[in-house]
Amino acid sequence: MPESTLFEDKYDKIVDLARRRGFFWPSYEIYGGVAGFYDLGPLGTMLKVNIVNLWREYFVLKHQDFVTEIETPVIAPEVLFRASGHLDHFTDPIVECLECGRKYRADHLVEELAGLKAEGSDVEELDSIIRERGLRCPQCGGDLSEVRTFNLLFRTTIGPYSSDVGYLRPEAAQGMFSAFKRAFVAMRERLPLGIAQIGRVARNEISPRQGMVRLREFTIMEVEFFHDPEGEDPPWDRFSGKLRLLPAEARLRGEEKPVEIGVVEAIDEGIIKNKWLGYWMCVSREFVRELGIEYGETYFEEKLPHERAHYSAQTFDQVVRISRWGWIEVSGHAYRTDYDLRRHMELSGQDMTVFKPFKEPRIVEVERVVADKSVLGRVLGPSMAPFLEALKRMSPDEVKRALEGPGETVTIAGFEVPKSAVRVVKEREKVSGTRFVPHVAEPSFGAERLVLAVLDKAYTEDEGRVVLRIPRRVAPVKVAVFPLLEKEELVRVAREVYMKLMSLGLTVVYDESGSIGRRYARADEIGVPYAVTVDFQTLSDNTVTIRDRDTKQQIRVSLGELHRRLLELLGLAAATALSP
RNA sequence: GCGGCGGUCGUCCAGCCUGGUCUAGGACGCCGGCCUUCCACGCCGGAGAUCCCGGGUUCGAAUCCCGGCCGCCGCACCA
Repeated sequence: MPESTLFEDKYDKIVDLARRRGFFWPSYEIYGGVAGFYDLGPLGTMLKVNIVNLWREYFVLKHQDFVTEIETPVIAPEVLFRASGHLDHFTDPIVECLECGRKYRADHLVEELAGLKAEGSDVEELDSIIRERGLRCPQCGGDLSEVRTFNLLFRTTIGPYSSDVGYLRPEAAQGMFSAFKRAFVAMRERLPLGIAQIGRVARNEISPRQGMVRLREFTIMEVEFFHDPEGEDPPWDRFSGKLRLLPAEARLRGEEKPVEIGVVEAIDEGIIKNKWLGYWMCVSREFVRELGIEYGETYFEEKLPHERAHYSAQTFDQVVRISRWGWIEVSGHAYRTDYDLRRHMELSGQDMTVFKPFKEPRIVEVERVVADKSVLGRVLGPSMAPFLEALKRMSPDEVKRALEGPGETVTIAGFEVPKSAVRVVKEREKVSGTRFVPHVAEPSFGAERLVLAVLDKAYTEDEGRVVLRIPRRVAPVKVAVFPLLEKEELVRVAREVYMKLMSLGLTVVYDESGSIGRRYARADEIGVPYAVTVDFQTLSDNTVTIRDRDTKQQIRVSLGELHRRLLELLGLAAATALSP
């Protein structure tokens, strides 16, 4: 029995509310809709903007001493995804039953039916195994089609030539990797360096079905954190503490409950293979908590090797339990090692290494090949250039071996040269550092899933009324302003208050229709944390009431201090600390 | 992609089996009016649906049949 059935299935109610009040709805509805695409409505857009900004606060602003944000295009040339491995790996081999039409992962089918290790085999291998062994559809026994691959990248062309193939990015990461050197120089060549990006990505999912959980296009929030794996420790004084983890080996034992363990301990014990991966998991835990998801409602599940992406040495998914769908992944934490930068070095020919100074310069003895060009020039003439090229590619040991043997001349790399013209010398050299390819730890969030998770956690009912207990910081509308009654003198003051709060930068709604109770209910339903009511007492002493969404408690404050009190209540007071 | 179930005002649902009386009904929500001094009050009125799309059967289709699209569930798939 799935765990999710133990919880009241609020999903339908949330979807209903989302449509009615304008959080989100399926895209292109007038044409029947297209699976995997959702619009965000007025409230959904504001909520998402707030979530995105909170993410930026945690991942960028609180780390702006070493994390910076950039923006790169959604469309990229084919070579980028050849380098990243997505053209080859962001794909699945599929066979189809010609009788019943069922589709199977070809490698899984071969493993299951033939008992062979097939994961990673190419299409031809899988195809021939299926033919040789006469594998058939496990469901109906029908003939199987040829193995083909389905790539989840959306393909397009760049400009008028169909040969200029481009793809919509399935992750923002590759834009950051390909711009690494620029950003690194702009950030004054210091490591560690986090490059953050918030942007749209697209994945051509075969059959997206879980509403806002699985979209073909969504907003991703990622940090590619470039660092030296042997370098300095993360700033544990900023984020640290215990993580709820479900390690892969525990999953293999059949465990389903996460264990709670201090992050530093988890790193020391090798459960988390990279310390920055662990650090950003701590940041993620706090960020998600501020969205209204308590520690006990989220944990990090390590992916098994075959579940991991091709670039990852270790992956944890941060999961959150919501109604209907159970535990859903809201963020992925991948230790990408130096895979991506190395691949981009190979395909672009550009150097992506970073200089790492030693604490003390070292004097080392090195062997170097020295060529006497004045001699060689006379002997080789125009052949000197190719000879020097070939020589450069040889190690000192190889050269030494070539120089052994009798006679005045030797043949090196096919060129006959005088022995005296090539020497291997030992030199003492001062080395102040070394170059290496930075490693990457990547926390990556899907914004729309967070919108859904926030709504799911916030959704409550109180005597048949819906109250969205959205955390104040991310509530789309912060304040509602009402006249107690629709009397001209109350309306006038209430409208003034409304305009004033709006001009001071708060998101505010004004409502005068229906009873005061109905208006509170309408505000509660879209998660407005505070409602300000102008009543008859206001007219005599300039005070109004502030009513709390969650407790229904009211306090009375003067109009003069209303704005400041609201900022305090909303947790935004710090932003105005310097205001008069 | 397969199988099952479904698609009717903004929302939820009735009607469909047994074709006509459906100019498609109700509730909630929305708008207006009256009433109302703090938690969806009451009364009155109004707007709002080419019944998912296309085709077929029929004198006549929301209703029956076929195809498509979309959604949910199961399978499969899923960075």
